[in-house]
Amino acid sequence: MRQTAAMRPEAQRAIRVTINDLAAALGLAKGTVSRALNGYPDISASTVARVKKKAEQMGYAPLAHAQAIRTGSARALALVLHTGEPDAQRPFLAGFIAGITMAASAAHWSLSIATAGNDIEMLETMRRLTREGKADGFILPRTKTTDARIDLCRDLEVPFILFGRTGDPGQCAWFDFLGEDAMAGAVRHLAALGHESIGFINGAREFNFSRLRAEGFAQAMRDLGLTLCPDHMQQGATTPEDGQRAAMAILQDNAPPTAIVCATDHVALGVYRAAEALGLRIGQDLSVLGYGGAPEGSVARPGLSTFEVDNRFAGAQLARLLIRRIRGDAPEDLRETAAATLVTRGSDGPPMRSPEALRAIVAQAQHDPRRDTHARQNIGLNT
Amino acid sequence: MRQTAAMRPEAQRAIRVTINDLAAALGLAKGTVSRALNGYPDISASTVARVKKKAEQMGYAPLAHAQAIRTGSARALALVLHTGEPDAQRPFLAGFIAGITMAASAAHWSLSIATAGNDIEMLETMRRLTREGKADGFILPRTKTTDARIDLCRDLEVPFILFGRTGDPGQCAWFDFLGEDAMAGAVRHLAALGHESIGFINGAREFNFSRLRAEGFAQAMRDLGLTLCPDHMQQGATTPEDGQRAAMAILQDNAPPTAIVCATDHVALGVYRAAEALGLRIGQDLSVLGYGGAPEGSVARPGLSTFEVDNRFAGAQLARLLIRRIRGDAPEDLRETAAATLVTRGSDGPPMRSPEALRAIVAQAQHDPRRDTHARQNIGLNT
DNA sequence: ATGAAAGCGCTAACAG
DNA sequence: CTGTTAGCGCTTTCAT
Repeated sequence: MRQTAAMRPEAQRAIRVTINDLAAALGLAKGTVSRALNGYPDISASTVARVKKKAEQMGYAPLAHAQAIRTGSARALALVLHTGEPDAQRPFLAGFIAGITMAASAAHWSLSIATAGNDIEMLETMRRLTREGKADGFILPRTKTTDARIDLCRDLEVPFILFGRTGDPGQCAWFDFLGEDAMAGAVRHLAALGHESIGFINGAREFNFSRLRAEGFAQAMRDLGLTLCPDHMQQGATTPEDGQRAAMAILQDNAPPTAIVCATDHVALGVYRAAEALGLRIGQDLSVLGYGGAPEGSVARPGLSTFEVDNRFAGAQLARLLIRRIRGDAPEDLRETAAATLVTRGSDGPPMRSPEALRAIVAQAQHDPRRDTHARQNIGLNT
Repeated sequence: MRQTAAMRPEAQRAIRVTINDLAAALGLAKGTVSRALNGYPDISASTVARVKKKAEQMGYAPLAHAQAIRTGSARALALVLHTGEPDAQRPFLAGFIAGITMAASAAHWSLSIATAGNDIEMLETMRRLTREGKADGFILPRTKTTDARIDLCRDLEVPFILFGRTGDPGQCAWFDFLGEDAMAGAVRHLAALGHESIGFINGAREFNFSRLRAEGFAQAMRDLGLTLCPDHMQQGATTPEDGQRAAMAILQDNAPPTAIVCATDHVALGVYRAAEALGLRIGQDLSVLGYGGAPEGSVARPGLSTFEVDNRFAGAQLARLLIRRIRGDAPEDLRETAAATLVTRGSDGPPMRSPEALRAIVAQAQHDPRRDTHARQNIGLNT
């Protein structure tokens, strides 16, 4: 004889309420109950109401796997994170995940997270999640210009959405912030303050956003009739250490720029350190503009004027778009953009030194490295 | 007639290889295949080998839901994060998640993540995940002294493991770093450097770790025969802003301490800002020791000497322990601890000023707030 | 040591 | 409109 929760109240009450129990309690067929709950149009409104009420009352919730096995969808998004990379994604993560899960759970979906140490592991993990049916679709952050994950998803015929555009403009669904507009805005902002010589430190080349941001920067410079000295441009910076090296190189030029724009915000911290080492005061001798997603008040870059992006919003949009893609009620080339907004926190200001004056300061600092008390006291500038 | 992948090679190859396909290809019953794959002892070694090889070759992986529906376990851990809280968990998250997923996937388990904006939502979400069968067990970070999540899990009869001890020492499985030992170590370290007057800024009271750390600090002070002036002790600091306020209060005492120990690392950043505002040099006029999980090189607190914890390791341990609990091959009171290790980065040093001298500096700074160039240049000290 | 068959909880044809 | 029936892919008795 079948065992149901109703039939053996002596057993632990943690036994699940099934659709059978619900149907029995209502005197309906379980098929009817199922359809009532899933909004099929062929069930009378009164029955639907009755079923829903009883379900609520009995605390019934369909078992996700049982649904999945029939429908083929587990209602689960998946996100596979890199662990090997420098900690660039650290501040980014919390808000991003919150955004995804909030949008997902609003649609009764869930998020499955995995990690991979390298690219091969990444693909293996994605393959495994797909095979095991744990993922109905993938959110792919940090899109690369040519991204193997895209090919894999196509091969596996599993839906995906990119956070960031890829190099190939082909049929891809994506969401992205307009980093190129932000970089152009940075240039315009600095130019409006009076800067004429502006440096640029770009991110790692493999990411497409680096290309876009560099283009945005260059385009704005051209539009404003400013020339970018090749010595004031650095590529491939990811960590603060990279940023420090890049800034050192730029600032030790014969005619250093009065402002530096950074394509990522970690890098800007390195610029701070370099400026410190060279005796330059941020916001006065040198203006610095960053770009990034760490929220207001983050300890990651206090005092740094940046173009802000809302990663929680990004996560939410990505989840929504991906769910639409999985359901099939959205085109393959679904795409959406959002803007970064400038938040001024004091690292920018009008130029106060001529290139010659800057050069003199730097030259002096190099000969007479500042080891005074104030320098020592600075956070993170003397590592 | 049944349709199998083998029977219609013309269909899209993305059709899953099922255990039926595998059994058919082997000329075995699917039950036999299942048992061979799951290590039942009643299958001949040769058959097991044959089945495994073929499975590999055909790319068969059991559908997680189909297994779940029979076995009752989805092989999924769950983690529900707070989004409402101050960003204290931000740097903590990436490594923690990586640890969990690595240990989980090594055991062929996965991690489902959800978020909740407040405590009620948290419990609702956990209830939902359990009901829907999406969670076989919960990892509960940031244990509170009395924690509603624990009661819920008990009520739902769903396994859980705590990251951190709870106030009630009852039957709970947990993993924790010995924050009390770290705080005691901080006191001993500073005492060894020559400090006799040491302040303490504690975290939010609702978290049990705050209680433990305060105890560890106080105990070590007693053991060393040092007295903690009540004015040098602050409670309930979570953010850098809290830390700044707390440090301001402590440092404006008539006889300021020569060192301050912080129960959390965000708080230490606030201490930096306060010291700056009061004209005190970190590592010289004032020693500061933090405690936290952000890894070496993090931008969150460069130059800050801290007791480090490895959140990736914590995540991995928690996942392993929870899986054992779910499987039932571990006692209810399974527990494990790890130590935090002191990493010196320059914010600590021998005391260089008498309390009187400190007081004089602070007094002067208060009358003549330093707005000099060096102060402006400091990162995050002038927000 | 293996095969046959039942059934987990659910959805989706198909009848009526 | 609702009931009946047949599985989804897998594990797990129970025979043999």
